[in-house]
Amino acid sequence: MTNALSRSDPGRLNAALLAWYDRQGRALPWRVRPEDRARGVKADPYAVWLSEIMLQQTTVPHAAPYWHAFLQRWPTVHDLASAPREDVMAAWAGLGYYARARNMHACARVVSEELGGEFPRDLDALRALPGIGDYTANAIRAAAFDLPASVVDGNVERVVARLFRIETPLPRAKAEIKAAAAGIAASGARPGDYAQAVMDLGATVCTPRSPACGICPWRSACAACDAGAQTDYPRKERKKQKPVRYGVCFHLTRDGPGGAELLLRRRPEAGLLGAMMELPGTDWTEEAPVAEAIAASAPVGADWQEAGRVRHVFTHFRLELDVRTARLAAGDAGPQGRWVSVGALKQAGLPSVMMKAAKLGF
DNA sequence: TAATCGTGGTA
DNA sequence: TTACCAAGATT
Repeated sequence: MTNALSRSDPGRLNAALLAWYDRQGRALPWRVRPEDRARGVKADPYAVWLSEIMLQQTTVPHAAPYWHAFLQRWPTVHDLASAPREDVMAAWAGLGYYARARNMHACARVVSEELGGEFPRDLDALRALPGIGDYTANAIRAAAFDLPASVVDGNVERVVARLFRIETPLPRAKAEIKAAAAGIAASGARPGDYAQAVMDLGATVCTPRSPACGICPWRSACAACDAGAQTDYPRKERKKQKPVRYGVCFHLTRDGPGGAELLLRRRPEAGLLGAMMELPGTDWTEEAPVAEAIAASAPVGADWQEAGRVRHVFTHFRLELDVRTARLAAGDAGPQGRWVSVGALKQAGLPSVMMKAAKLGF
């Protein structure tokens, strides 16, 4: 039991990690732990799928409230499938990567209408569904069905790159890492628990900046730790620095029957913030828009006042968004459009950048 | 293969 | 402030 592990012995690595998971693994809202299973609790594939979609590139604390809210509002895949898409998008607002929400809704409709509400167990059948790629298909197989799978997320990439001290930088090393990860995953029983365990190890012990190697169940097998170079792995290519884009948006309010209202519009279907609500405004360009372009983008001719500037960071550029505000005179209905009660702005489903702009206008 | 696609937390 | 990071998928 105290014998040193070897990274060329996948069976013992697998067993050691499972033993660690039984003691130290996290309890997460969507997770069925071994002791839960012993009490007869079974995973709900719909709830598992929902969690995996929300957790793509997203932290547990950020995703968790959304997961609870979605399950409460739409308890089954049929409920979600029959919900209006604008309701789903609004409920997703603030989580980011909005293509996930569009794909999630499309996936729910396929599962509800074509698959009788049952998620597939087959890897290729899962991967064929919208929003489900290689990682998520394996994660659903493992967490929902306890079927053989190899999950490789950012956590696992880090753990495996350190264990084998892989010199190839990401993302080129993905194939090599996947192969190594699959070898260990396939070398034991309890595939569902193993998948959770290897991700937990990366999330709580083998962390990016300050790994807790002293308590790691794989310490005695880890090549990077032997070299005292844990945080040098995984190797990564340098990232490009983000360009800046500039834009102007318009915060127009009027007096409605139930109080003040704000003018919004829906963004185009695809692309950045696709299908989400926004304040009307100019395009976001590398050069600040000129006066003519700004005037042409205003929803109405008015005495626009400068309300301030929103700075927001997207995945591949930074945005500096000037907010201009105006209030229509009493009795002036203003332009056609989606007027939203200011008192219910949170339910309007604004993405974070637009919520910042909306607040700045008051 | 490389770009695109959010957000909030942390060092 | 800047840079990095978090249960990736799609085109």
